[in-house]
Amino acid sequence: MSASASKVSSLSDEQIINRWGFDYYVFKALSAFRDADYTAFTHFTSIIENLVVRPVDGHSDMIVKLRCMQFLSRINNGDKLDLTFEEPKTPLESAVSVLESICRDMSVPPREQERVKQAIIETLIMVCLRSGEFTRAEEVLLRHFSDAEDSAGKKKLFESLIRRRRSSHSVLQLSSYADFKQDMLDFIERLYRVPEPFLLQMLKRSGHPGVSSEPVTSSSQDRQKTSAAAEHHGGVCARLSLHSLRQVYGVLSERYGVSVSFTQLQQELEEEQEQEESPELHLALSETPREQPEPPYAGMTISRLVQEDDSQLSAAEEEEEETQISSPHRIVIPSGPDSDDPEVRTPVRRSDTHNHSSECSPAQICTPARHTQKHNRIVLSSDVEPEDHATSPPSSRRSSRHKQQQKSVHSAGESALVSSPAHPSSPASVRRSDRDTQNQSSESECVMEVEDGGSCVQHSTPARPSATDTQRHNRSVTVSSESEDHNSSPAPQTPRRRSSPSSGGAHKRRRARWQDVSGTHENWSDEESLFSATSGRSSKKYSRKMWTVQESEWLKEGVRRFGAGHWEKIRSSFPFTGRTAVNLKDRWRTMLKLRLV
DNA sequence: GTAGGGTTAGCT
DNA sequence: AGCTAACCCTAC
Repeated sequence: MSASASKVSSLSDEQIINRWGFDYYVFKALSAFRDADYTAFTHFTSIIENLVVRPVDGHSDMIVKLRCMQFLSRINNGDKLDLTFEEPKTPLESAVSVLESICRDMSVPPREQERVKQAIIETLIMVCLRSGEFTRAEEVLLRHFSDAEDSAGKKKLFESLIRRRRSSHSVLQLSSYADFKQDMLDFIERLYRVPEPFLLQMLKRSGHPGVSSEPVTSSSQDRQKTSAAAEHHGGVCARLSLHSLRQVYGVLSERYGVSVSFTQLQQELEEEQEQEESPELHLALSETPREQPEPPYAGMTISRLVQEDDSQLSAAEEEEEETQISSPHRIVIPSGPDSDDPEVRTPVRRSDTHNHSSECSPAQICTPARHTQKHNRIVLSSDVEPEDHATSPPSSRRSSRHKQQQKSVHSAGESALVSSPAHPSSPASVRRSDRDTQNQSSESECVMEVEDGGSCVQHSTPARPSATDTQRHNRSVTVSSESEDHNSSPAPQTPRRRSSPSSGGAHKRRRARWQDVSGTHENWSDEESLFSATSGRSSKKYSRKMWTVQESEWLKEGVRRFGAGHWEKIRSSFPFTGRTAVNLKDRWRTMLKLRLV
């Protein structure tokens, strides 16, 4: 079996199709942005955001695309100073962070990077000035403004405007924010030209009116293109063709008494193909073994990260994990067609199984659909051990835990599903508490595999075949709910156990896992979001950033793949943001201590 | 870049 | 006050 076929076989249909959908919506989002239809852009990013919490075929260019979406989302909301993607930064400050990531990953010329950064900063200052936020404008000016000589004039002007508290000036009227947005889009498009998505290609080929006026041809070039696209997008086309061929061949050979088996025929074709080096045959019958390295994991998904056995687990721990998984407190929700995929094991508290919504606070600020997703992911990651439920805790404890569970819905990486800066006033959007921000946040993720050396890029990326391998993306959301009393009542934690470290190991582990999920710490708000922002800013200068479940899972997966100690490699292989290699190392140490791994 | 001890923030 | 996860510092 070739690496290609191997990869394909390891992917579920959902992963592949989600990938197609992802590519399509990224394409559409960019188109919308280009057309200045920012509402549509926000809708598309919202779809993408929701899509990537599902298993998806993590292709190398996916991170690039996500970064671009991340960047443009921040740009799109950059004139809304009360939004934050990454506290305490303004959207445009976050855009600078994303820009740095993009530049790091995609080898952008330093001058271009500086130009874009400067454009963002200048725009941010102008936005601040127009809004009368002079202090913030000054902060930005001091912290970020270029010291280059050619910027000196502007700097002086801004200083002057700030000093004089002037929110109107001809300079401020010169450039519109819309122009700035388009300038940033140009930058992105120069950097990375998103190829036409596979779904659109297929639609065109189907002759669907309105998609393309181009005639659908069956030229070898066209077929080749389609095959290449299919291969690039998961190899399904080749597989399906082969499968269909087999079936048809089987029927026909029986009917006509052909004694040559399909496999034999295939081998002959391959031999011919080798002799003729026909690319079409290559693609059409690509089950031929190829000397390609097996991708470490082709379709890494969030859920797989959570569920996959950790190869580093000791046998005993594996057994323990096994026990947990098969515990009666877990139910298995088939993930659609590939229900054999162990991705969506969803442990549910027995007392709550009657109704998912019972776990959600009335203050739930997510839409029902999002709610469900969040819920699934939360439990999926929570790893609550059976005895937590079985040992029927005192009612106060139960209540406390219940609260935690409610909180968990708002945190623990459960994604940016909760807010959308495009709808700051919508009920489903994040609202900022009037109190000091003690939001909970979560980091949601799209996990993708980009192996060093590009070994996973077996389906070459047309637009950027040699793209930097370690690209990262991040998505998270800061969640705040007025009805969640985060501030006046500190997040309830599992009641403390005063047991010795040795005897309390299980408790500790349980508690830690629960904490991981439930976001009992108030400072889960410093995380950045992929596309969504929260309104409001934290007044805190610094706060600890608790590790989300997803980050921990990335770490586990990273250690599984690269081994403990390769923190920098792990860091760069997953979309961590705001985490250093040392942070990873420390977290791993903590996880070991808590026997989370 | 990593390991490991020390420090601190944020909690009960 | 005590605990602990996250963070910091420093040697290698």
